[in-house]
Amino acid sequence: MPHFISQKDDRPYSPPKPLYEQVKSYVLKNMESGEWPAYFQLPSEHTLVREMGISRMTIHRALRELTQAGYLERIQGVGTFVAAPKKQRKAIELSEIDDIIRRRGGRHQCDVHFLQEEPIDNDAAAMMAMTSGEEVYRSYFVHRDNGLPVMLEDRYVHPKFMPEYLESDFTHLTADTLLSQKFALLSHSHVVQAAVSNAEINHFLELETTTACIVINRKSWLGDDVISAARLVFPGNRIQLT
Amino acid sequence: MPHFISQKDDRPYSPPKPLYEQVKSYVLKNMESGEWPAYFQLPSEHTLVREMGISRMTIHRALRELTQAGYLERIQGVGTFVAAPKKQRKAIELSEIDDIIRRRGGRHQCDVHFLQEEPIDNDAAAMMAMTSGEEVYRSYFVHRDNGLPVMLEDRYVHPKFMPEYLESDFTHLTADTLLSQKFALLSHSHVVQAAVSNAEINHFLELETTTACIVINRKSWLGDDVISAARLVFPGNRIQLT
DNA sequence: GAGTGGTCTAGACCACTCC
DNA sequence: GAGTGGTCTAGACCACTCC
Repeated sequence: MPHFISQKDDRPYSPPKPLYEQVKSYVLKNMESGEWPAYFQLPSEHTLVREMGISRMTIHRALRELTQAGYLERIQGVGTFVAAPKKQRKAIELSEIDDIIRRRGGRHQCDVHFLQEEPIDNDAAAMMAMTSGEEVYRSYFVHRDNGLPVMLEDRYVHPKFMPEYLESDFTHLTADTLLSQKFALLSHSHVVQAAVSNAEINHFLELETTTACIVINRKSWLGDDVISAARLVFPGNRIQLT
Repeated sequence: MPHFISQKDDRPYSPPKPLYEQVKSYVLKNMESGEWPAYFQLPSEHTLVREMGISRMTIHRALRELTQAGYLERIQGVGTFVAAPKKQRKAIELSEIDDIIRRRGGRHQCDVHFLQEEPIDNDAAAMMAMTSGEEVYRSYFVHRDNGLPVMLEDRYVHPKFMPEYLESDFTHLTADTLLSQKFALLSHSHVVQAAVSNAEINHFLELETTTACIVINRKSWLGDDVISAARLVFPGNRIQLT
């Protein structure tokens, strides 16, 4: 049992780690050393209170934070256990297109092919949770890296949530950035596919021949409302997502 | 000011959300509505205690959890503020292939085409931080969803870190899962591209014609060491990544 | 009924900032 | 010195599990 430094005993010069952090370290150390393997049942809060001389709220906070971080599992009425080795999900981070281009040392530029109000068609209505024929804002951009087209952005925006969309300046601000600034709590869902380019894509991305492209369908949500849906097309031979 | 349901008043039949969750919802609602915009200074804990009739520890827990989640920023001695709109990175979560297939209701199966020790070539040596000609473990798998090939997995594994690789059973456990189980702290980096299939891919994925594919190059790191590198090829017309 | 974790309170002391 | 957030305590009541 290690020695726990009480806050009161200590000199002001070197502030000790808070007690709950010390408890967390103690638990993690036991897990790392193999002393407490996966599925091991930890001592109860009451036992730790007694053994460590720390109040239950503090013990509880430490165990709660380790649980939130995925290290422990707690079952009310049963106990606290070392979490099973987790099958972690591997995330691919997607940056904004302008950030990707600038990070590569390129110059970002955005051509606005159109930006208008139009009646929504069936497919887009389903994506946007709107009814077919309803008016929707639609934009069609081509993003360039030092002049070379690297992404086509075909976007629908719900007029109710973003009435000012058509008046925005997209040469200095991407639509994604604009949306994120307006809605701090925006979340996104993605579907990634591969497809070969068709005549439309070849035209706007200035491709000479049929090319394999990454197609990302991104929906932007505010709670249960779909604020915007975009189809992003990247020519596979011109850009890599990292 | 909304009405906060005290735990004691309530009937046992419909347990109310805990008070700290109600405080979190209240804060988030004010943020969503624009009432509390970015950089807005929230009422102090003491004020919230008075106005809501909730104890400081409970208020504090709610604000702490929102801070940990990135919604608020707190400065000791100064106050609590709505966090600046973050230029958030949009993550695509990649599940393991067997999880993707099972989630779709399919049956996962893995064909082992080869699993051997071989001298590493130049390109792979660069990826694995090894020297050309050194012995490396290499595996070549095709994953199937109800019999249909949906992913080709061409993988190199560093023998020093995983000497038991060649003896493992890959019909019930993916290589990724095996690695994650052995190395709990494994991290990954990804490069995503699109490419059209070549003769090799057409053969192993049983594609009739040239097809657009998603190609993910995944490196698995333990600290600064590359444990494994894999090329994952998904036929774009058979699978979507979500 | 004994033991577990989940929540909440009222009060305390503290470090820090701003004036 | 007044106000802020950070931590900690001792005690309470509760829901839940297991026997």
